[in-house]
Amino acid sequence: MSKNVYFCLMYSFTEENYLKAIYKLQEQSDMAINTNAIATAIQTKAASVTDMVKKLSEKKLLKYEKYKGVELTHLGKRIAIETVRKHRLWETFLHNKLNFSWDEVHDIAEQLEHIQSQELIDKLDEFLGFPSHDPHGDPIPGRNGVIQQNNFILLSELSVGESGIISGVVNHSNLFLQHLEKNQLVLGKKLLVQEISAFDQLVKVQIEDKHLQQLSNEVVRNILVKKLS
Amino acid sequence: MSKNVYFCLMYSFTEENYLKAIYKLQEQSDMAINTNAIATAIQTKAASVTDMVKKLSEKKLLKYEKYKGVELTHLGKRIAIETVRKHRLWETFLHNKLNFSWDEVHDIAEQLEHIQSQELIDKLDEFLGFPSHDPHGDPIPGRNGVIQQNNFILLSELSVGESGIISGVVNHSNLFLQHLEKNQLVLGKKLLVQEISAFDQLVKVQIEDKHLQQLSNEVVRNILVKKLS
DNA sequence: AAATATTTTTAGACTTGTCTAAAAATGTAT
DNA sequence: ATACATTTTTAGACAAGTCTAAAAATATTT
Ligand SMILES: [Mn+2]
Ligand SMILES: [Mn+2]
Ligand SMILES: [Mn+2]
Ligand SMILES: [Mn+2]
Repeated sequence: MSKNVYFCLMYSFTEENYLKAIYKLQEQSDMAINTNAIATAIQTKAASVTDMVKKLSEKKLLKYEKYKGVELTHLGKRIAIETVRKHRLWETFLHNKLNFSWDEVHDIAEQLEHIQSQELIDKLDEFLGFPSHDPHGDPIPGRNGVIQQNNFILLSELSVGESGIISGVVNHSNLFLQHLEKNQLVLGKKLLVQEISAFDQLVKVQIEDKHLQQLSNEVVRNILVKKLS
Repeated sequence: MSKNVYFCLMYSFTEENYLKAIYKLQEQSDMAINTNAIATAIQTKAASVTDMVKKLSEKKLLKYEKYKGVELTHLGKRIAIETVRKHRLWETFLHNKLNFSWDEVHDIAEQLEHIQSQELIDKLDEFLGFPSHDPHGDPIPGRNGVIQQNNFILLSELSVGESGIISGVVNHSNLFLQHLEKNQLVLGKKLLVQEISAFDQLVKVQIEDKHLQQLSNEVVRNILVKKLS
């Protein structure tokens, strides 16, 4: 490439992916992000990461000190968040308009998020009715880069007798998403915790005032709920 | 790149662009396509074209003989048509759903046409109601690669007293499209040729049984109409 | 047919992004 | 403090795609 000329400053497919990965790691760990973590996240080798972070550093997208890891600059964070915004808006489009299931949208959105057009994203946002969350319950950053933080809690944190509405997932793997869908554990469903087994931690929940279901520890630790009063 | 693994055979952004450009040249001229023509179409240099056609030739996407120009193979043509299909479906989406005007859609579709997902295109097609034509009146190839050929004629070919419906454009430049839009000469409008000046070839047309407009030779030679009876 | 002009190809270099293997730095255990 | 282990960086190479300048082939004039 290096050919396509745009009116505004542009970052490559690859640069955006690095920034997004570093941003997500930064959200989790809060410390400087080390080379290996980035390599793992982006499925590449440490040597490649070193090369790339040098370039991103020269472009003022992150601060890099040899052997000390990296930290996004304000600009780098801004680009990362814009990419997340595009990703989640496209996921919402794919799910809400094209009827893809929530486990199918991510891979396609990984491609769509790199389409360069501010106007496209604005119009897509409007077309979707300015959604606040993507199909996995993750908040969609605003045009201004502000992310409305969820106050969801883990389903595993609910006590017996408490109820909540399924509002997100921690694990985003296709396997987990398909499992939830198969068991009708989709966004918006209301759950009431009826019993938590002292022996094996199995959680018995009542779904939407109807049937009961036993949920494994693995499942309840990966579902986010909005607690009801 | 070279990283993204897909389930089916994949062609790069660049390869698709070459195939599409060669396909369009082939449609026009019907002879073997020469290096310079491709270079001009794709806005690159002849030397780059030579390199690329060698690669495409090795991949059996076209037949290439030194100094003799190139010709797409069946496979190459198939990929080119698939890319055109994607391009025109995305243009239709941008126009019909996101309210982009017909002069804004092309550049964004140039990016979107390279998104890799057969299922995405199928679902987009369905979402759009299986459109037969894009916002410029160009036919959208079917899944099977068949293109329904238009039997439109140039507005300049209509005689005095004949009428037609605006159905496409020859010139796709933004300037021309904007000009037409400004003068309400959009797809679907019915025109009646009232007078053709013997002196300067200006064509006086009546638009939708209402107001009259004088159209330059340059304009009438670039509008396609479906002739009425 | 020879001279001239144009087109196409080659040769060699550059950029972006990747890799492996080796070297250097940092961290941990004894 | 020394040895061992891990992480990170460097060095050098590769692939895709592009470029310029020069050489080779083809086309057009005279
Ligand atoms: Mn996703
Ligand atoms: Mn998501
Ligand atoms: Mn177009
Ligand atoms: Mn079009």
